Amino acid sequence: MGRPRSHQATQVAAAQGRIRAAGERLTAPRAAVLAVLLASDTALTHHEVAQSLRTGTPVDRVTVYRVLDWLVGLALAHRIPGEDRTWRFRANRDSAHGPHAHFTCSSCGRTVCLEDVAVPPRVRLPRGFRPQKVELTVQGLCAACH
Amino acid sequence: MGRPRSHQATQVAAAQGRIRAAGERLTAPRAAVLAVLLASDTALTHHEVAQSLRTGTPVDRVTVYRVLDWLVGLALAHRIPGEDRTWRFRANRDSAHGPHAHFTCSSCGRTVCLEDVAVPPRVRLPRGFRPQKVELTVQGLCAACH
DNA sequence: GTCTTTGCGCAACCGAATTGCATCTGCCGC
DNA sequence: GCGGCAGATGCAATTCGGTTGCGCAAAGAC
Repeated sequence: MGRPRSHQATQVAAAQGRIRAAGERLTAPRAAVLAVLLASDTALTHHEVAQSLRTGTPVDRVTVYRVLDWLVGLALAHRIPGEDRTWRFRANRDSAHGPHAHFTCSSCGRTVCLEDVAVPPRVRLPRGFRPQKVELTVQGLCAACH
Repeated sequence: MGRPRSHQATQVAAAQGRIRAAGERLTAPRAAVLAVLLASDTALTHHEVAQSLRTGTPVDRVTVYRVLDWLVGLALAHRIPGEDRTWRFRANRDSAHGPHAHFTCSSCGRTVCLEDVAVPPRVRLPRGFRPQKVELTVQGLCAACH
């Protein structure tokens, strides 16, 4: 990582602020999980989040799952379905984050958001079908695995 | 479905032909699984395939998994990641089937291929990233659940 | 400080998918 | 037609991501 080790720690305050701003109860696990997401520039699996938490604020697996779901419900994070049948989570940078695409490296498995890739605005569906959400995922090799 | 009940049976011959054409060993489970996929107009989960096979040619769960993977490897079928963390499988109609989108009904869970929806030809990736596959999934309500 | 509400940790559970291994079977060569 | 063998199948056990139930603990309102 090019960031100082303390990056995650500095995000705790930001995480606390967001949780407070949402009017939700502030707990150590919640702040810690959100801080991990905020500190990461890739989408993280539940496992990776728990791993990051091992030192510092150990949090139970189940709690991590619950907090992640809770964050998604509050729109503080979003969930990305992976090719390997695991969810990945990513903090929403701003409240007005539009639909965007994701890139998954087929070598290292890392998933990043492609903020500047416009999800196709319109798809022609069979008659009677009503769209709700569009998911656009690109698979390939990232710069590191290139 | 508007098709006669025997539709699946009539597909066995087609399935056998495709397997033979691929120069692969022809077995009852392989033909049966492929016939099920060919007879379906929606993408099927492993479970649904095994279910369809219960009458007629009972096939072990594990064999269904293996045959499905094998079909994907031969490009006789393709695999669609679902929102519910289960794979869905669909026979490839013709050998030259391009990239296409998928629609999943969030109510009944049925997944269909949107053959006529062009997957965005180009996405701008960060430098050094190389695309391999683009997955475009639309979620919403199908005509039946509408 | 206390009290109520709500989240947390633990353990047990679930379902999809995978692996190991012994047995069976296409199908190739005769 | 008829072995023989590589490769496919079936069965059981296992892995793994994720979920559920429940008693205890902590947040925050008073």
